[in-house]
Amino acid sequence: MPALDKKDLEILKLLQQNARMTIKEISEKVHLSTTPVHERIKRMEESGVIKQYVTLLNASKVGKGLMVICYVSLRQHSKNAGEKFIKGILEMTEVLECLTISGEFDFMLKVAVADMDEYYNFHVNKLSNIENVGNVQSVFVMGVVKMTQQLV
Amino acid sequence: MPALDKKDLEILKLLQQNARMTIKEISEKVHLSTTPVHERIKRMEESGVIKQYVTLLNASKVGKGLMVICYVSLRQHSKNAGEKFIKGILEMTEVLECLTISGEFDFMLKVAVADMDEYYNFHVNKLSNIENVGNVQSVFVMGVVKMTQQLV
DNA sequence: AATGAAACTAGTAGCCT
DNA sequence: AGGCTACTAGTTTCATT
Repeated sequence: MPALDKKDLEILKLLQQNARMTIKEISEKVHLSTTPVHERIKRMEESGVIKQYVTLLNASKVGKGLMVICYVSLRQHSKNAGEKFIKGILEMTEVLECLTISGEFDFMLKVAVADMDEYYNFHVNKLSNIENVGNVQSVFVMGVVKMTQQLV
Repeated sequence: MPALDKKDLEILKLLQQNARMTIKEISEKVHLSTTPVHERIKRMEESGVIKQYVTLLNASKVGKGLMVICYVSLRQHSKNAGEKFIKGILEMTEVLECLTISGEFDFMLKVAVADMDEYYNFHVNKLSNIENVGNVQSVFVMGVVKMTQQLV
């Protein structure tokens, strides 16, 4: 995979802001014809630079008004215990993000639910039900100051 | 804004997974013609249910190999101090996310940088340089188990 | 590695049911 | 509110430079 040049980065910048921008519009903005823009995008998709095109929704308008950051430590740190936890997490649609982190806890989750009742149910009946889940700590998101994925 | 029906949710599910899916392809998958699909999408864009179409990149392939979660508390909690902090954060391209949270700290940031040198520079020369920034604690992301925005 | 044109495919709007 | 049709616009490939 060759390095990204200036035009590639310009194209990525535009696509990050609007994944549905047409190739024609991109080509006008970066001062190329449609052919090279089309080829560059295809190349970046194939090389994995472009991971996915996604649509962001307004969380509260689709009934996900509460966001919670949730720290989890496992009781055991065997390979098996970790794998079971990960398998459980991947199946839970409430969990948007799961990161392995340094420090006191093993995992950090970002959880999106409708309200506190639903979060309580998630905590008690789903998360704590996974084998080996030890300490769990919840931090509630009160406001979103910034939320972007714009890497370049 | 009328509530979302089953077809709307089906369309949103598809667009969340692939924002560049054509209206024609969506219409085939949800068993409608292009006209109502086009109208439903337009309506959901206008009502704000659909916030944005974005492209996700492979962070390490665009030179952002290190992700850090960073907790910040302010020394003062006046309206002015908070606004200055937010203004600074919005300008820093390294900061992908900034949430106001419950608990010991005021803000949680998600920061994407190339490497530890760049993070050190961000911490010392950018973040700590904002007036009123008090305690800062960094948690390093060692792995990504799950990372999605799929709300419905 | 880009251009321009040609062939194909999709988006959009009006009209009908 | 959804389908059909016709028109407009975008995508994709190819010959050419």
